[in-house]
Order: sequence, then C-alpha cells, then structure tokens
Amino acid sequence: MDQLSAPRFDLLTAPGHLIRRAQQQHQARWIELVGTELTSVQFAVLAKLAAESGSDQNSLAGTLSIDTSTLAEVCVRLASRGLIERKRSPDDARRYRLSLTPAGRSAFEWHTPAVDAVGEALLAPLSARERYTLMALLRRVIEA
Amino acid sequence: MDQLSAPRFDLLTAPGHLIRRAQQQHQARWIELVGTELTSVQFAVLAKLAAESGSDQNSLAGTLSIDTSTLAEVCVRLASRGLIERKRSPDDARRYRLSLTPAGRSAFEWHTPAVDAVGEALLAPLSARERYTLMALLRRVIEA
DNA sequence: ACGATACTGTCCGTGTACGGATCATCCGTG
DNA sequence: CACGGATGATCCGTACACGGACAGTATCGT
Repeated sequence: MDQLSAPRFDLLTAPGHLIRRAQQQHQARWIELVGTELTSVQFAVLAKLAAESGSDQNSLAGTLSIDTSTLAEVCVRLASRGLIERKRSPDDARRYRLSLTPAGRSAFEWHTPAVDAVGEALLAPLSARERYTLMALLRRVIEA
Repeated sequence: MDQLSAPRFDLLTAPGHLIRRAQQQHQARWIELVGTELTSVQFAVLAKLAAESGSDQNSLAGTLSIDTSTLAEVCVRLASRGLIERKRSPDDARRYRLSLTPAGRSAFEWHTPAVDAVGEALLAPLSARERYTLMALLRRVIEA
C-alpha cells in the first residue's frame, strides 16, 4: 500500500490562485487609494476615451480586453452617471460613438494620480528591477 | 504652452490591467482543459476539503482567501449538486461542518490532472526559472 | 436589387467578488 | 444567571465576467 492514491493540491503552487490573490490585493489598494466612485474597469474606459474619443463598444472591448457584454453594462452605468456619452454613429446605425463628457474627463484627470499610486502601492514590496521583471513575465503569459 | 495638461494612461504599464488579463488567460485555459463542470474556485474548495474534512465556512474562506459571502454561495451550489455536505456542528449550532461526498471526492480526483495542466499551459511561455520567479514575485506582492 | 453573410449591441443565465446589515448562537464577565 | 460583545452564516445591493441567443443593420456577390 502506498499513499499516492489521494491527489493533493497545493494552493501556493497554483498560478491561478496566486493571480486571483494578486487581483484581490489590487482591488483592496484601489478602494483605499482611489475609492469607490470609480472601479478600475470604469477608469480604464475613461482613460481610453480620453486618449481616443469616438470609439465604438466593440473596438473598445477589444483594446481593453473586456467582454462585449460586460463592457455594455459598464458603459450603461457610466452613461447613466453622466461620465460618457453614447451617440449612434451617423455612418453606421449599429454603432455607438462613445465620448467623454466634461464630467467624465475631469473624473479621469482627478483620479489619475491615485490610480498611479495604486500601481506603486501594489508593487511596493518589490525593487525596481523586480517590478520590471514581474510586468514583463506577466506580459509574456498574457500574449500566449 | 505644453502638452502635459492631459494625463495619459498606458494600460501596458498598469499592474492591475496585466493581472486582470492574466486571470482571463487562466480562465480560458481552465475552460479548455478542465471544462465548465467545475470552476477554479469550486475546485479549490473541493481540494481543501479533500485534504482536511470538517472545516467550517469561515475558516475555509480564510485559508482560500474567499469572501465569506461568496464562499456561502459557492458552498450552496456545491451542496445542491451533491458534491459537498453541510451539517450543523453539534458543538456549535452556528457552524456548518463541510465535507466531501463520494461524488465530490471523485470529481476532485478526476479533474486534478487537468487542473495541473492548466498551470502548465498558463506558464508554458516561460522557462522553469522564470516560472519560479513569477510565482515568487506574486507571492511577495500578495503577502503585503 | 436581393439574398446570404457578417457585424453591433442587447438580453439572459450563471458565477465570482465584496461591503454592510441582520439574525442566531456562543462566551466571558459580573 | 444575565447581559454585552464576539462570531458564523445569510441576505441585499452592486459590479465584473463570459457564453449563447437574438434583433437590427450593413455589406458583398450575383
């Protein structure tokens, strides 16, 4: 008889678990430094529209890697709070042209320093070199 | 005039975004290799109960780093599918004692190889040394 | 001009995630 | 014993996440 029959599973070696935990850390820092007025996903939408106005939901979902269903909900919430505007494109009646309202732009600009601070705080335990390494490794995992 | 007035935000340097993307990758691999019968969170619960039967929801939530509200829902689903059993503890009528049913144990054992394969697939772009580095860095970020 | 095809956004169902309020139960102290 | 505080679990509201089905619109080939 041996004891190999019962599979074991160690969470500390499971990449999925570590990634989930890291996201929890990130969210905790976000709440602490940015607050609950904007979520990180909502901020990402505002940031993208600040850089490039007039995208439609599909291409925005693509560049932000957010599911189109999910992005639709996010956009509805942002629009209902007056942070973005959704107008049907004159060229293509299926598309929405998304743009920041002035309130949306100022929300984006106002929160940007705190968002940068979230990244700082999250990576605070690491040296500059280690931070770079972590980001580079994550990027390689993602692009597979 | 200068152009510093408009804040920019680069998603590729935002840790939160990279972590979110990594989790998406993980989930995609999970669906591909494990399927939709069990989610990664559900598997984690089964794995923990396989190693240590009789925990209550609170301590389980602690060791798995899952919110107690969330874990309650997960446990209800697992129980309704007959994979775990929830009995009130005789010592303390507030507690549930959680344990695997035979179906739960075999589900755990059956899926374990695929779950290992998910970790493999996710880290496939990295060398063994890089994998170790990534996990170690993530662990340090989490434990802060 | 018209039909097959592709595309945009919505809706539905399920699951994870978390804070806050609530209820029942337990426990330590007076 | 009684009471106040701690604890286990639930419930509610909100938000992200994703697949599949759907309706409306555009486009391309014939």
